[in-house]
Amino acid sequence: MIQHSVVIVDDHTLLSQAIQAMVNTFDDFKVLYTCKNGQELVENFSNSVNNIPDVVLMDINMPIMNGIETTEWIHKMHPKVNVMALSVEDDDKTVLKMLKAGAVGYLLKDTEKAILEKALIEIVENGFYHTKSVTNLLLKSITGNEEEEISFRDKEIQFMKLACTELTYKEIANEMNLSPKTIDGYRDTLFTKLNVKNRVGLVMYAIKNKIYTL
Amino acid sequence: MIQHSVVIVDDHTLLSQAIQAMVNTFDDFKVLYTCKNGQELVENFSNSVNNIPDVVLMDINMPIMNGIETTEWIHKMHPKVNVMALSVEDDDKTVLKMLKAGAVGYLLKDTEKAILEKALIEIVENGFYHTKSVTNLLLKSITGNEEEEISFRDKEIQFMKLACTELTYKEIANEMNLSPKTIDGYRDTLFTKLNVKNRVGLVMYAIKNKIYTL
DNA sequence: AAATTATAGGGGAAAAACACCCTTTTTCTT
DNA sequence: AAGAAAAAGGGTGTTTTTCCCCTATAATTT
Repeated sequence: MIQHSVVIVDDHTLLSQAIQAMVNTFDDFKVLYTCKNGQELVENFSNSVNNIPDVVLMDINMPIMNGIETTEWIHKMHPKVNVMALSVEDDDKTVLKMLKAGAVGYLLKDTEKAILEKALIEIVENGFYHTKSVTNLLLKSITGNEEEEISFRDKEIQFMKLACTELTYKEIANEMNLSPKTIDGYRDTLFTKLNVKNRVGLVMYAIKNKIYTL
Repeated sequence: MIQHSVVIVDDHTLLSQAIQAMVNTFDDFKVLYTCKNGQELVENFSNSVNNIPDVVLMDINMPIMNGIETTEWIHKMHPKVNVMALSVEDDDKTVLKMLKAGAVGYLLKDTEKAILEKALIEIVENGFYHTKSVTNLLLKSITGNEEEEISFRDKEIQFMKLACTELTYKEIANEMNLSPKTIDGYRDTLFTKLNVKNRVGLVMYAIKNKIYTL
């Protein structure tokens, strides 16, 4: 029986080693090696054709060269290699970005061992594996209402950052050299745009979307 | 040879299973079971004495009952159980909090398999394992710059978490089954204690100190 | 047993935040 | 150049938040 080769890319050594141990318990799969980031993978791929696996298990958050960039590179340079994303994040945008970059599967780290094996098998057999939620997301994304993609004006961004401080709106107005009434307007439009009810909601949005960094 | 039992607590199933597989390859250790959060661990511990392991490998960021709370519980209720933190974070405050909660070791997920085994062995033999960086941190923390160390009551913590949502104080009072006036009191004492001027300041404190996790 | 302290709750007023609806000026689009 | 849309500012009224000072138990200390 021919085993399919797997490469794991994750900056957390312990995790990649642990997943390696797990994958090695699957009959049909064998881990070739692990990488700490995309750059390492590129080097390995370039060094020898023997380093090119059938499947890559790819974390998204990595220093130096992240999962999305790396997946794009693989997709362009080695289109036969199947990339499966393995992430803790499941926000729609990230998932879509990975799929757009060429990933043929997307698994949350919060899944069962058996699912991982099933996914690997399906990927080598059919060329893709997608959970129901990812399939739904894909459907949603083609049926028009894809990315609402909220965009902000500079002033709005600036305001949001200041709204994350202990300043009152009056003080924010002063800081931005605008009338408090204008600030009032920014707040109102942002509340509607972001569908939040009060300043705390705004603050949470700003933090979650890294508009305000702690 | 007697194997030492290990319990793994991590909300990411795949990771806990992978680490389980890895730990099971260590001669002297055997994974008893895994938990998705602190609450699950408490239930397991309470169900049977056979569920109480020698060592707990504990992730810090978990929903429902996080690593610090859980470690405190274990330390109080089952002081013989050694807790080792296994985290991606390495900011000083978090590490110190875990150690203060009773953890006898702190490993970053970015470590080698061999180190994990070594750490486990040292923990069962000596009762603790600390990397150089953690030891240095401990030294730093005793030599002087003693932090203010603000303590909170359970209700205050609960209130702070709710204050990070879009609920009004009235709704929070309702949620906590207390009079709005009592909530008023909590807010006032917290404002003084934390030296903040308004709810946004409170929210920021809660987030920075990981009382509220995004 | 007396004193202290933590906890739960209250009254009332001022400040801030929020909602809604409106006007003028600028800027972009066609 | 006309129309649309965005940006800045305004009026008014309601709700929420914030502040300060006060009472009554219950639990702890001393």
